[in-house]
Amino acid sequence: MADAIFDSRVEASAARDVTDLILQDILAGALMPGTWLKQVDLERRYNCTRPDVRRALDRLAQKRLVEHVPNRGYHVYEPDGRRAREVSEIRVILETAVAGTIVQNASADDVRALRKLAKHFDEATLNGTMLELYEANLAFHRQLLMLGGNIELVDLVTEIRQRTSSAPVSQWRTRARVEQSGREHHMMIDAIEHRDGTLFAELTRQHILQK
Amino acid sequence: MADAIFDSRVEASAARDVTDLILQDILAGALMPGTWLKQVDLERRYNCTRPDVRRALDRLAQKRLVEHVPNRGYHVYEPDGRRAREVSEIRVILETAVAGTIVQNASADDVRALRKLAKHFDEATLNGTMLELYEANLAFHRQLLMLGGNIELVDLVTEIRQRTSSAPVSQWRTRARVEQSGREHHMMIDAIEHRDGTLFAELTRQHILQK
DNA sequence: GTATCATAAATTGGCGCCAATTTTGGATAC
DNA sequence: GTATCCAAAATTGGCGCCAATTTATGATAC
Repeated sequence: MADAIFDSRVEASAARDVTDLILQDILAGALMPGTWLKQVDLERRYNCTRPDVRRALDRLAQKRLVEHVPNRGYHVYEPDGRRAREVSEIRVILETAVAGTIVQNASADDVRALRKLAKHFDEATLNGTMLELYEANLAFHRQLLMLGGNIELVDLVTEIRQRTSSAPVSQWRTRARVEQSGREHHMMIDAIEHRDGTLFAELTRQHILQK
Repeated sequence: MADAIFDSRVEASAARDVTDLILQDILAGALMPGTWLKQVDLERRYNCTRPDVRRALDRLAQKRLVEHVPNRGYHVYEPDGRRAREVSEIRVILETAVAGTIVQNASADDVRALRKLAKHFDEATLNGTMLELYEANLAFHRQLLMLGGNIELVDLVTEIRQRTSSAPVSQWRTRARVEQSGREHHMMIDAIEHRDGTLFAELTRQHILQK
């Protein structure tokens, strides 16, 4: 009864941070929006202590991935259309702003590295979990932004990405859309190879807004 | 001995969040970079319990305002030149990106409100604490960004502002520089009144980079 | 006089209990 | 049959103790 919302137990080492584990489960869709995260359940599922759980929940609440209701507990945020739109807008601003620098800085090695990560994403599309797909996508975009030369910006975009990912379903609604994303990655790399900053920026914009 | 680093005790209600109190003291310069934040001291200074202190320290560590060294404790981050530069760059990107929208959206009432906040900042320049100055400045920039229509962006900028503020001294080195900031605020408002988006964006850029 | 080591003090950090609040379930009245 | 109220179970959340580690202190040897 207590484990009702968890069907698959994972043998997790207490060493690895609980916050990341819960985060991953939210991103992967294992913990649906609206779900109440009961402390006893989390304690058992991630094989950790009560303070560990509470620290993790507090961190996730700070990141606004879960909401804390006093004396009621923590629950996964419902997807917020406005917020998702605004975060996308911010991503467009930040990622297109460094598009020029990226195109300038990218060496042949960088392009090869990007190609490899894009392929990883494609493979995850075929036979991978939702989480693997998410992480492959993240790795590609991080590597891309890294060429912008602003490390803080890389971390910032990585961070705000998580803010709307409480709705992984609405993000990648269909398999067709995911495959389209994969193709867009390669188109973006092509634009970098041809040193076409304007095209790369426009592709980035469309890729984020998914139009 | 235990209260060595704190010369002025403040009678703080336990209700108000300890995290904000510590944050304010760091921003105001009361807690200098490098200072080790001993849990017993904080406990006494903010008149709160041990778990309160630890939660606050964990949150500040997440925000990268303090660093956590296992079995050693938490200390205020040393100012990081590279990071400060990168954060400024990000702020320029974000705030100039919505400059056009701000100029378009600003009504006569909005301009009046901005003028009032700019005056508040000027007053704080004359006779106000470092913290009051910081908050007056923050209020002005928040009101400004609000006109951009992207609430998430307002919160994001407010958040990343805190990331480099562990060196409040290096930010506003001289009184002359602070007074210059006050004048720039009014120049920015003037640009908005004249609906000159390009000028407003450029003023914003210079204001952030402080050149 | 200085370096080294052992011992004591201080500090962090893990863990668990118990009170306060909320939710659930059932009994009773209408 | 339905609504209301009361009691029991469950859940959150505040608080403090104690072990592990680190730092400071002082004694001893060279």
